[in-house]
Amino acid sequence: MTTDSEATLHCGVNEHYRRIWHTVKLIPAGRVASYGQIADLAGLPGRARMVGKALQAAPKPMQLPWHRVLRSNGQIAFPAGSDTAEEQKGRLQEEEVVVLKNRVRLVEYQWRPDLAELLFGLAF
DNA sequence: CACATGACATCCA
DNA sequence: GTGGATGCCATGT
Repeated sequence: MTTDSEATLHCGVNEHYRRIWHTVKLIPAGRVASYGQIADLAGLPGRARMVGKALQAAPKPMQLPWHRVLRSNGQIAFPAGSDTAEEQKGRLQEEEVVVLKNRVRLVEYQWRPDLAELLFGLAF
């Protein structure tokens, strides 16, 4: 194992995924964040797609609050009516987040972390 | 190596 | 509101 697989392992995706997962864990119950927002907070501006990959690759036992991550317009990223979308809607409603037409009102529910929150969360 | 696909975002018509 | 073009980049064929 010489070249890229090792390099990729060292400085690459795994490290990014770790940071993404960590950031998602910081979203408080009852609030939501967008993929792009998570990417930014994780130090990966412009890489919203990687957030999707990271969540997809996230081991289930990790218990990530993936349901709090939405599109930049507040929509659930899965096709309306799909099992996954329904589960996400259910989990959000458990947290008093209103979901209508597969979508959440970001003006009401989007997470807006203050500085102290970020310092505490990301300092690890 | 080239190409397609995707739990996305932004800009513009 | 819709839809297309572009940027982004890991993964799989």
